[in-house]
Amino acid sequence: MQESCRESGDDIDSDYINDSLSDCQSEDIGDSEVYDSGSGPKRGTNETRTTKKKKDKSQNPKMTCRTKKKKILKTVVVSKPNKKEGPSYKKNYCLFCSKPMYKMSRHLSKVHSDKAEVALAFQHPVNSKERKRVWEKLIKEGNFAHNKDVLKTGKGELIAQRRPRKLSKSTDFVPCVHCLGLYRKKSMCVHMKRCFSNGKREDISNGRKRVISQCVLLTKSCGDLSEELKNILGEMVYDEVTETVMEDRLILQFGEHIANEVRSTNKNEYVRQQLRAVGRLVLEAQRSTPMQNLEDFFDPSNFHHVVSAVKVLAGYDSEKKTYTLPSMANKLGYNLKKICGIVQQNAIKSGDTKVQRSCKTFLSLHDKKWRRLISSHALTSMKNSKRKNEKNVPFAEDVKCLYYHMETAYHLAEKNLRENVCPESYAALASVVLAQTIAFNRGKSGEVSSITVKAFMLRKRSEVLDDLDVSVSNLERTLCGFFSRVDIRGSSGRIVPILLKPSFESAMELLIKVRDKCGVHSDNPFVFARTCGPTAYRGSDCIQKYANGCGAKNPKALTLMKLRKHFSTMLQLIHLDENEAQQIFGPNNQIQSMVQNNLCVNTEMQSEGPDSRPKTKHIWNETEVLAVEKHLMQFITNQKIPQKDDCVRCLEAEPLALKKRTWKGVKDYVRNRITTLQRQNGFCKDPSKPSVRRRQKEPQQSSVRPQPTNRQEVITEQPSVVPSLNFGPVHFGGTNFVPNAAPQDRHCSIFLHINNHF
DNA sequence: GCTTGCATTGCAGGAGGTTT
DNA sequence: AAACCTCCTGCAATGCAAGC
Repeated sequence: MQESCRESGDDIDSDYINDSLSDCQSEDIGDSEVYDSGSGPKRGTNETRTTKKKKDKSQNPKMTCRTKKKKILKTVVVSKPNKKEGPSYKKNYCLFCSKPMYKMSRHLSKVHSDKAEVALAFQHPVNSKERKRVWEKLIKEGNFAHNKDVLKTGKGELIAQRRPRKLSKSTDFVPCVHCLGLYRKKSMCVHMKRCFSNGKREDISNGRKRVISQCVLLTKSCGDLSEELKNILGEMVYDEVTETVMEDRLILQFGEHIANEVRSTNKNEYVRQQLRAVGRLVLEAQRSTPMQNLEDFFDPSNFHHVVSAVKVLAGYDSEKKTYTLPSMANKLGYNLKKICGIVQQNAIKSGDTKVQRSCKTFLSLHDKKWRRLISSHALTSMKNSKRKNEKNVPFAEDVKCLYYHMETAYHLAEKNLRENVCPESYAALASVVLAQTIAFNRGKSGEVSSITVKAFMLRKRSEVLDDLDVSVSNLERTLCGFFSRVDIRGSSGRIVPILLKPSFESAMELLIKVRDKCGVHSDNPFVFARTCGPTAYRGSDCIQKYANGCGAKNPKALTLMKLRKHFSTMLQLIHLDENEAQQIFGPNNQIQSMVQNNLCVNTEMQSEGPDSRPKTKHIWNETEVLAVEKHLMQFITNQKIPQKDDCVRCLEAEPLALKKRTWKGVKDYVRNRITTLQRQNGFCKDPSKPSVRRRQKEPQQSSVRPQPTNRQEVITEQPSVVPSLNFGPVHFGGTNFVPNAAPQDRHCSIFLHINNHF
């Protein structure tokens, strides 16, 4: 029967929006019935709805669908009990005849007993739980259909599952995706955990806001949307932007278009990002221009409004001719061209020559004017900002710290998970093995994190290397003969191998074995699946996590991008143990001596590695609080959260008092103080209010440790930076290195030497 | 009930491949 | 070579649960 609920949801009209609620569950089942004459609104036919829509538009052409809907949202309220008039019984609307009834079960039994859905109730004894559930389901479906009409026409009141004590806004309510009952957004998660229509307890670990998105999606006309796009929309956090995306048919069509076009490993994330960017532009246009929906953008007379909205959104400074968000301006330009193409195609299909002409003119204007008005300044802004960003190349010593830290963390996480299967141990092992696998595979982050269980099971080990991608290095081709690999198709369609060391394989097997017990969703196809949600862990996040905790002198420079650029081969070689090095490179190779030296360092690090630190909370002592207040008190009093730079400046000003704190810790502390202040002042942030974050362009982050200004001082694998790869004197992290220097420094030279061969 | 800090997610920017 | 475009990464905001 749940199936039928969903089917009925598929053809829901786009103008339906969720609402209301009361505090008494529908209890009229089986009681004496009071027939109502049916003063409430009747559901109209599709024909009448269409006619009305056309009529409205013709009467007031400036009134677009969206403005009309906003008006409706303002007027629609949720019915509440009227206590002045004595006990007020809740009316429900009949699914079959749309009449409001106090006693639905009696009405259904008497008037609609011929319906199969009603006959189902008769199979169960009177007053039985099963029979009551059939009635409840029919009542909810009837109310759902009624609510849909109320929201479309703006007439009548919504029927919530539990009536609110006072009239409430329709936008505070959504229907449950399972039972269709109308619940307050705030209560939806609680309801979902108990909803018996769901069959099993709902997993809301995806996040409450995402649950709301799924519910809201149910209220939209998404019958013609692909399952793929529905999934993408359902995973979006519900806010003002998501609402705009869901309401605009053209944005949705654009979503379908890019979902079909893109072949990215994390396609859903990409599609969501593009949809949100366009959604934000439409919102900005609604705020600052007469345009109300995306289709209005392609009316040539609105071109200057489009330019204006893009400029506002991308933070254009007309005096300096610069953007705070230049990439946003560029991306929107590309997207608008694509969307215009979609509108043009639609017009060709429907034979609308006027719209075809408009699109043609828009595209022509775009070609002629966009560069001058938008993209030239945006590109200049981006180039300037790039030039300002000084290169912060990681030190070789820090790369080694990262490797040893990951090794330590891996052994600990594997031991923990084998001894105690729990989501926390699973997450720890998944993230460290993912980080290690990425490091061993020259930073192929996207490819590694999207390895599926199926692909892992099909891993192979053979020296036959057909159709390898040109990006596969000679070293990797050699390693393919020694390690198992998962073959994936690169962008060129040729094979890119993901090499797996035996330790990675055993860890991945363990992860797959325990994933069910650790709460990984059965539909999640990834080996490195998160314990919540349908996605995999992100490689860059995992690398960053271990880079921050490895004790490196300059952890900020240990980013995936920079590691890939400067140290990919070193990371690949450092992962080889003595036996592997001997097998691959033969006896008495330089790698072997390097490995022996590494083991010494490894032992040292295990005894004082960051993981041995207890993970406890540090209460803010008086000295720390005073130090923060001294520099950031104005943020607390103004209730403004400081930026990273503010916190870093505070740390630099109070190095002793705040030696145990990070800039994030300082920021969290100030935020918590502000939260406390707001609570004390009785300020309550409306959780339903969407948060529109407008990030200002961050100035260049100050470095905790001064970096060499001369790039020649930093050893990297880039031939341009290190012209000679022989054992001449070079610098590691600012220290001189000569061939007989400390062993750990020497490794790097060996890496470079080997790198030269491969 | 409040504090603290980790995990997740949105978004801007950049890398690098492709097309013009 | 420049412009265009896709995809990925790094960072910050936010949510939320553990710890106090």
